[in-house]
Amino acid sequence: MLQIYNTLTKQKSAFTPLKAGEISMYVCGMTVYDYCHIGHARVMVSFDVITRFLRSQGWKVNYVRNITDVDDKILQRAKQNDESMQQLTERMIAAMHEDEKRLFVLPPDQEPRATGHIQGIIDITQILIDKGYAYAASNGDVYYRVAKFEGYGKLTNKNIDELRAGARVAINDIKENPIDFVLWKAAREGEVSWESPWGNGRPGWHIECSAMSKHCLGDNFDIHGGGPDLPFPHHENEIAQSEAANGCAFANLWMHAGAVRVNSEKMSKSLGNFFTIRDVLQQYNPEVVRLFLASVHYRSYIDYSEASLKEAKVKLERFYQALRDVSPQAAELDNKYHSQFTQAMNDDFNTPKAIAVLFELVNELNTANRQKLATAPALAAQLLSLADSIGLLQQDPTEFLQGEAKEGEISPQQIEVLIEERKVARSNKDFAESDRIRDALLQGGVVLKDTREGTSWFREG
RNA sequence: GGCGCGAUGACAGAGUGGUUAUGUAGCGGACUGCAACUCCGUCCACGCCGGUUCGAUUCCGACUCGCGCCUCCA
Repeated sequence: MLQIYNTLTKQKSAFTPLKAGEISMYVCGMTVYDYCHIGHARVMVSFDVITRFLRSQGWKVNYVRNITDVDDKILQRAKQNDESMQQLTERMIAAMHEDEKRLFVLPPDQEPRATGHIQGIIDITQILIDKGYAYAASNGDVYYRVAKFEGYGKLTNKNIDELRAGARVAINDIKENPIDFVLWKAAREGEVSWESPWGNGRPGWHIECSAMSKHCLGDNFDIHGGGPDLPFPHHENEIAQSEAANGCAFANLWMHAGAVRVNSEKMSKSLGNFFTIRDVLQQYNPEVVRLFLASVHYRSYIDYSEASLKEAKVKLERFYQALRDVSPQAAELDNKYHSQFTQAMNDDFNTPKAIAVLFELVNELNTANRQKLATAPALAAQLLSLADSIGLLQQDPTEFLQGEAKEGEISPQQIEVLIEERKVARSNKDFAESDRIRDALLQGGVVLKDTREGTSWFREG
């Protein structure tokens, strides 16, 4: 039975889809004004793991993740770079797709862009005005009348009076109430804009998601997800917009990934302590990053550090070492791993526990390999199949372990030559020479492994 | 101040009302010419104080400490 934690109810409960066997899911994606960082990677990978696993269980998942391609930051950055908004966003979207692909993140089923849904945004805004939930201000902006929406704050336990009292919102005489937020922004000189009943302008930040989710999934859908800083105000505002406009419940279940920290401090754009995905991938195999992210439950914070990345690398080496010496062959197996793995994942996507099960499986596989048991190929196939359901271990073991020679590193051909020389030395019992060669390779990060069948090697991080 | 989350062995990180998490590191063995890989064994634990209970790391309450959101940020 699938159980998921719901931010709205603050508890884990059995998942019930709107349509049997199907799941409609909307996840807030990137605002494309810069390269994606590890925080983005966490959201991408978390929901990728979730989607893959659900599909492996037979769920039909319709996964939508939007792109925000018009907003203040984008306009500002484009101006700084002296390029058009479109040039900037196209460039960043291409980069994002590249990053995702490298991280083995499958594309969502639909990837709507805000600029492609301006009419939908205008339509919702008009409905909200008609129903009294929004008003056009004197300057051409349109605002949401927060106090009018009864359920405001239900996702994050806010109440309107306290929000107003603590209002760190800029005083603005144009608004009826400081906590009202903008649905439509009047065009400013030289900025991109679209025609609307309230004059030329562009969408506010929250309204696009109401429009795109409605278009792709309808008024009411199963799951809405996003990053740790989105519940307030973004998702709270989405609820206010969509439920007021549509007159029905919005998302049934809300999922939020935890934060990525660096040195125990939240990683964020404003603190400037972020690492981009491409930076990290210069140093680590993409799957290392994936395993690092999956090593912690998706709702907990995760600490980014050299040590934790290295640890993920060592873990992967253990997996691939086990897989290198056997040819997987699927066969019936009567063991506990499949059910334990599935149970862990069905329990709010407990990847750390699921991965622990994989390690137990590896242990049995290694023993089977050592003892040349007939079960080894089946165990290997089982490991691959379970790992595949969360997007892990799909690389060729030897390729993973040997890696690509980086700048200045010794090539596979050179390594093979040295291994051959060492073999000769060993057969002559010239262990001094043999050890010299091994030490020299180790200096270059290459570790040798002698087996009855011969010597293999891998690169050490 | 409001809302919410967390505190597990050397480190990372799951989980459970009474029984081994898991990975890395350490220690002792096996394998090896010696190593590496691998296997076997093993040390180290549940912030603090009360309560409930036959029994609590696990449930309840207080406390201490840490963190997130409340403002653009995944």
